Amino acid sequence: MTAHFTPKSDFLRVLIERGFVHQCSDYAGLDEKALAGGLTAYIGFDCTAASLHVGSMLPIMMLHWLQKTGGKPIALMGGGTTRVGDPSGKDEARKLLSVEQIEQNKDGIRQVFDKFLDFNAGAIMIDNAEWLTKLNYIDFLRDVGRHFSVNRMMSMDSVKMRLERDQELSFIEFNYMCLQAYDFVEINRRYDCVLQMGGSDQWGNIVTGIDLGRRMGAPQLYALTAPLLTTASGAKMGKTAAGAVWLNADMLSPYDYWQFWRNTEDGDVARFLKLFTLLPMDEITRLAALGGAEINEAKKVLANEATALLHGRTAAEAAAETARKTFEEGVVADSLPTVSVPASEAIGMGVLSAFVRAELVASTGEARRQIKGGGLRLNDAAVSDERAALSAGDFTNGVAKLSLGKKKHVLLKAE
RNA sequence: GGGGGAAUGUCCCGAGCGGCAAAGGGGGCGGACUGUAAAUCCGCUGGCUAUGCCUUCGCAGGUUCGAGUCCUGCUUCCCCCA
Repeated sequence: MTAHFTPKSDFLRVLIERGFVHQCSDYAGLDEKALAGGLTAYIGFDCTAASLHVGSMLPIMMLHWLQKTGGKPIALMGGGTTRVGDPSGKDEARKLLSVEQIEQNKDGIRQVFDKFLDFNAGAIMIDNAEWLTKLNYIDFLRDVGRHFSVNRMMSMDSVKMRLERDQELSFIEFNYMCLQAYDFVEINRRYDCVLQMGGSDQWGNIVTGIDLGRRMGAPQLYALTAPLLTTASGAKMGKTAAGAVWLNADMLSPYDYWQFWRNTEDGDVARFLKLFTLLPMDEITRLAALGGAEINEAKKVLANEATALLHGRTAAEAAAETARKTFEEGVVADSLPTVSVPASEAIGMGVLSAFVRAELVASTGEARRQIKGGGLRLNDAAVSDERAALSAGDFTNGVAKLSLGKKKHVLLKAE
């Protein structure tokens, strides 16, 4: 798809060579726009949670590169569309979030953008609630609705597939598409933005926006989508034992974030280095060439770089150091995640409740099962008796190390 | 409007003659093997103050010693006819 196109602009060149591009509505046209300088592009983000997760890193990095290559990135918060609720997740009986909740989520998400975009140098963050909530149904239909070609929308893959399979396609879903399309035109009008980027699943929505733009007399608009990210073994990115890999530090510690990248599959290392770090390409090529156990070095670099981007260099180094002590020396690093418990409670506490307290397991029942499977360890010794209790001797300097499996460790601190 | 079908372990799919904490997958977690990888093999995958107790099969009632299973009403979804 991109094989025979040689971009002249830095923007497209970087994105293509680093593997960000899946589809583009018009490579040559967009290349020219980018070359002319000052290219403005936006990506929409949902406000359904208080933090974004790694799945959103890809689009965020695209905006980052846009700014780095001289463009102007816009992060669009779906404050308005979130109020409608994206129906694509189907029967998920999506709960409607309150407006305050959405505002809170926006704040949480903003923290992340601050790290990747320079809002003092042209990057902006906007919220489609600003215009969407003011729409009047009749006016909208007359001014905008008449430009939507249902024929065209019917021919889109997402819609066609639903119809062919006799699957439900609700009216609200159809409208969601229209709102997103309208966003594009509105943002173009307000900010002279001609490019919308997003995941490959957004292709249909983005193209609908381009189409609407043409009909409403907007300048030529462009679409650029990123590939859907899956790991080499086909699983979707971003989910892990403890749930989603959140970007906010208060929802997932920098150490755990570092671990997430450290545990990357071999087959993903090169791809991830290109997508999630800013390392120069020749450096990545060198790292990717490492084979066998040496590839672990590349994984450490990946973890360091990715963590540094999000949580800062200091936090990344601390995480790396903690990991080195824990895994390579088997020493108890005092920077492992820590849970404090009053000393009076800690001494004599049953092992089961201790692991629950440390949030390594969800229930005493699970703790019991893990013990049976040999998965729980106290100070690196397997726990075999579920009725054992913590004694003063288990605490060194007031700290006991609890482990689930080989990778998850928590320090229980008696205070 | 008429007729037919469906809803199951709160991750998903999915079996279930009236005795069910409920088959089987996928996914996830743990163990072995490794390189904190992949592949492979094995175990686990409702809760608890635990030889017992409690809560689960769309919702609400009913029949029964006993109901995911039978009956009635309701909700939601799908299909066919109009």
